[in-house]
Amino acid sequence: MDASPQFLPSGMGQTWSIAEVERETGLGKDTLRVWERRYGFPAPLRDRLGERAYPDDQLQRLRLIKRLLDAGHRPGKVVPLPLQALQALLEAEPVTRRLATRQAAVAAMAPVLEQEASWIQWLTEDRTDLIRQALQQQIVRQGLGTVVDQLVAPLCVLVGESWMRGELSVYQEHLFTETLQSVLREAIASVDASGQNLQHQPRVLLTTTPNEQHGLGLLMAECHFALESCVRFVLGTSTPIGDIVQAARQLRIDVLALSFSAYAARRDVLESLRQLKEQLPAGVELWVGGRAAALYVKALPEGVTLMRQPGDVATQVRAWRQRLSPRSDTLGD
Amino acid sequence: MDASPQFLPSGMGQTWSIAEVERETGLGKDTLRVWERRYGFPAPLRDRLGERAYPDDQLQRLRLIKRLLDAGHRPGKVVPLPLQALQALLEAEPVTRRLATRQAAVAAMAPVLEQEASWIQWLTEDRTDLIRQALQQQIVRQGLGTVVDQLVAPLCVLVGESWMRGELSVYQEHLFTETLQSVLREAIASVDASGQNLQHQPRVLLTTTPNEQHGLGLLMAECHFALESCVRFVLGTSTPIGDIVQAARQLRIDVLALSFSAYAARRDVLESLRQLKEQLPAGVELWVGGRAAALYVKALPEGVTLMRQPGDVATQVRAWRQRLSPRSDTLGD
DNA sequence: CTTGGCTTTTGTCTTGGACAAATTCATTGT
DNA sequence: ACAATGAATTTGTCCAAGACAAAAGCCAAG
Repeated sequence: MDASPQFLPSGMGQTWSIAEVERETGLGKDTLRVWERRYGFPAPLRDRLGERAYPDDQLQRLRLIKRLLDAGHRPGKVVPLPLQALQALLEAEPVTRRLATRQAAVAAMAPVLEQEASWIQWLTEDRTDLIRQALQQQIVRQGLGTVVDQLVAPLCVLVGESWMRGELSVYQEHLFTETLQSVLREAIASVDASGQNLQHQPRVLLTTTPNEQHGLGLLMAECHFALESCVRFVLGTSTPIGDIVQAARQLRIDVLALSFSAYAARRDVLESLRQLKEQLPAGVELWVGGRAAALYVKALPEGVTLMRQPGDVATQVRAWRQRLSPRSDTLGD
Repeated sequence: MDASPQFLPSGMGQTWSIAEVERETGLGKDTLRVWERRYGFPAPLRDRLGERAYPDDQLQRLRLIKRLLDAGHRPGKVVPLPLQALQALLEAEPVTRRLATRQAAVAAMAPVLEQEASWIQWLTEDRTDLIRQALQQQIVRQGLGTVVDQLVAPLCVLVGESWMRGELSVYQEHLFTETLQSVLREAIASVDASGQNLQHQPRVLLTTTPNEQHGLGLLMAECHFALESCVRFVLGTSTPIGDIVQAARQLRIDVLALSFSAYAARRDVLESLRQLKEQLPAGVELWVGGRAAALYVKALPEGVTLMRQPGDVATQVRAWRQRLSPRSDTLGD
């Protein structure tokens, strides 16, 4: 029923409350207010109550600003910029500026690179069925480990870049994530079904810290852990530190594997690692991976092992096994 | 290195900042401050900077308060209560007070009820392998639809109750969720593999609104949609309203299926539904389910279809088909 | 036993100031 | 030329007390 259009011409003059903007952009209320004071932007209207009412165009501008911040830009430089300038910056943005992984990814991507365009195109056309099919086919051909390292991981980077440039909408990115998750989980299940020896396997706990909602990295890691037939306990995303520690204790974990996405705040990452290092029982190793800038810029706390690619998991597991019983299985590899 | 233990005796005198408490409890900063003013609790210490530092016991008390609030209690009544009283209230809490579903669930649970204790016990012993196995066995015996309705759904309620009483830790609940997810996804995959007719099937979009991180309800719904061989697009959790609308348009969706967990704020639920009703293209149906109290208390906006149990999905899909072509398939049922 | 209106409760928003932690910039020493 | 130290800037989060609308409970009249 479009009975009473006197409020707002439906989708045109819509405005957003500060809470809604926080939800949509991920920028905190306090931050939004202090930017207004300092940089003069955003400059929301006020409703009859005197509360901030952000128009659509300012929300859009804030979205772009958030992307640039995640890419490493500084607030003072980009917040005051007009829409046009922001878009120009985003176009020119290599996205993974500081991440060494990028080169490795591109180098290894050779067999996929030629088709790069078609993956993205499939996404813009919402053909998740084709993506699923192609992935499954590649897994059969090249094996799960190779596909995760040389196809899935680079693909995620690619999608991230396209999304930042605005070539993909949010729902398409969600769709992509779900498809990937579905395919990988299926693959893991079939790896498990073809059960292998369970001798001298590390007991691994996989999860992410609070505020980290992205589970794809975890899933990629799990693929490799599964291939190495480790004993896995998956807690999903966003587990409070205290509960991670408790789980590690009660499940008698050998390795805690964490994943941090590109959107993780530097602060959160380092603080979480610090707390975990302090509270984890001795003997529990801490392995971290993901595209969070914080992992690559500074030196990590002592005793934290960084995996630059999903494939490093396999290497580390073999190293762990060797450490445990230095002689036994030197036959594989 | 445990070099400098002069700060805090490690795990004993630990305190939490207001941001950390917000993260751990889900209670907003503003709320925490206003409770302090009004009810005299919490009464955090102050660090040298004058900032609130919540001791462990107060955090614990806040956790219990949050659970009681989610269960329908009022802040004024429970916030000032001492720890002991809170625990007593939680013991006596039927949890699903106002939810009609409860009776239905318990009634249908007969075949499982007798084993009720063992499921929970498996969880407390971290035997997810047994849970997985038992579920898979039941699916083979009774079929996916029956298991989802009569086993998985009641089990979730049971786990929720046990967790609220403090009989399960957070990590065990995470572990349970992951196990369930893994089993259900596998089941869905095998349903899809045994492909069925795709005539006159609704195109369904499944997701949750912003702030809603729980995807299990969605997965249960997807099971039924899969069994009815609908065309499904899953966006995962927490999709912004605007992007849901865009997806519905571009994917030419017939039905939008949303799930709201017990932890969803009344406010969020009704506001999301209102916005969606306003912005969705005409002809797109809106089906909602889940254990959010807001769905059952008040009358829902016009045009929103409520599913009280996962199984209602199947009924509704058949009704939808009938509406589309009133004659064709009157043979099933 | 329900419906309508009144009262209380409750969460969120407001302003302007403050400060520490992080980052950049400039200067010095090798 | 380059690394390291220290000063200056930037930036996010916190605080206070007040205000108000939406929600929930209450009570009375049909």
